[in-house]
Amino acid sequence: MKIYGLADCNSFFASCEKVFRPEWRSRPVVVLSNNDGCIIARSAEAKPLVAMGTPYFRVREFLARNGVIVRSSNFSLYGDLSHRVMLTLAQWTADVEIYSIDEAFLDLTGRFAQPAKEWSADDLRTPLARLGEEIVATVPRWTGIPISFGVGPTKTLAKAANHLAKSRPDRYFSLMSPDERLAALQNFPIEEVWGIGRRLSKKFHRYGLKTAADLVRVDPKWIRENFTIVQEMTLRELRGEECFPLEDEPPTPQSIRVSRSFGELISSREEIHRAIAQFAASAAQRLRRCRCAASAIIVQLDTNRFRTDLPQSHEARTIGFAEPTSDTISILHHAKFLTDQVYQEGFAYQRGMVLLVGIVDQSTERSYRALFDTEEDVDRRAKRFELMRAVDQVNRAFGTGKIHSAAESAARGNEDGPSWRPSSKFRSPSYTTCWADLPVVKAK
DNA sequence: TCTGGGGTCCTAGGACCC
DNA sequence: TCTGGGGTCCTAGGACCC
Repeated sequence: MKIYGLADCNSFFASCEKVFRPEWRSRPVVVLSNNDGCIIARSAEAKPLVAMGTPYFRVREFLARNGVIVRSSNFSLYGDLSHRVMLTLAQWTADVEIYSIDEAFLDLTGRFAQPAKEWSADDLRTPLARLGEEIVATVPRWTGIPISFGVGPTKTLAKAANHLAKSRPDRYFSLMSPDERLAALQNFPIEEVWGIGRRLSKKFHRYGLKTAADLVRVDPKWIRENFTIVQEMTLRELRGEECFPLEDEPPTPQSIRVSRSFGELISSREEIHRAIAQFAASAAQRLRRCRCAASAIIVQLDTNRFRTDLPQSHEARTIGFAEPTSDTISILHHAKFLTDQVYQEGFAYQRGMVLLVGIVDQSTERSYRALFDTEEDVDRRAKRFELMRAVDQVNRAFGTGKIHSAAESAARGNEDGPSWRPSSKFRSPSYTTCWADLPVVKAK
């Protein structure tokens, strides 16, 4: 029997915004999506006031009247605080799976498996609760971010336990013992089970399955026939049978996507080229960060689907590289070619996308080169590789975009930047990742 | 005026191969 | 008149997650 913990940061983005603004501690805070479009995070105080995903423009006045603090999203801040939380969690076990920016699974089995003793659920209860209490207390003390902690013999049960922990004052809940499980799953709506979303829960409801306990009683074979193998595994996990193991090593990604709404609708070919060049450069940089190379690139341009009064277009084109690459210059070249194919006069574009696919790790890329490269090729590529590494290092040290290609350069030198840059009017300082934004303590 | 971004996996059906 | 069987690969569509 395994012991899985799931640590989940409470209202993560909103909590990050509060870390350096203690005067906001008990105030409602919401965080907006890119381009200040929708509400994507709410502090506990803000949850009763506004629904997730609400377009900001519809509730702007209402939020102002109710004293809600509104922030643009600031991913360099959230990413850095997430990293601190993950490092803290690694205090208790090296077996950590970072599941998302604000969640991690911990395999705690090793902390309890002593050779002389088989732990029963009862033996486990008290020491496990003590450990949970310690984790829930330590993470906010070290990072400023409050968390909830759920425990179970499978990841799906740890997820469910975490869900239950959120509504408890101690922010801890365990589903380790079969008895606890039976009672808790009885009142656990099926749509809250990890892996069962809106559509599937409707389908389950049609068969009269409304709670996790209902699902557990069903024959897995029947689920397999009427749903898919994924739902069968979910059922088995709810029974305590492990189907989704801890994934310690992050796998090579299948695709890398940079897609963004523009600050305003764009019709100019030049502006589109600059925006796509910037997306492509940023995708290439992410590719290098995970030591990967891509085999093909897709560029897509979309008009605003809400503007039914305007002509619509959602064109995409793909092109393969001659060989897998992570070279910004080559990727930009192909992106430019595709942009010219996709772009059409007379449309007002609202968003653009660059997608890199056919991703392989660099060792695969190198073995491919070894097959076909001449000596000059090897030399040329080595230089290019060093150039990219130097660019990445400079940008890491002095800020994203310090060195960039001419293709990305903004023609408009006004202080808002180019017209495609999404607006973020309520952005907090990047307190922990930018020297200029470092908080300053002044002596009296 | 204003509506996010970035991923994964499974299945069914068609093309193609021997 | 009769018209196999088994496999792989690709794609589109649908579902999920945060």
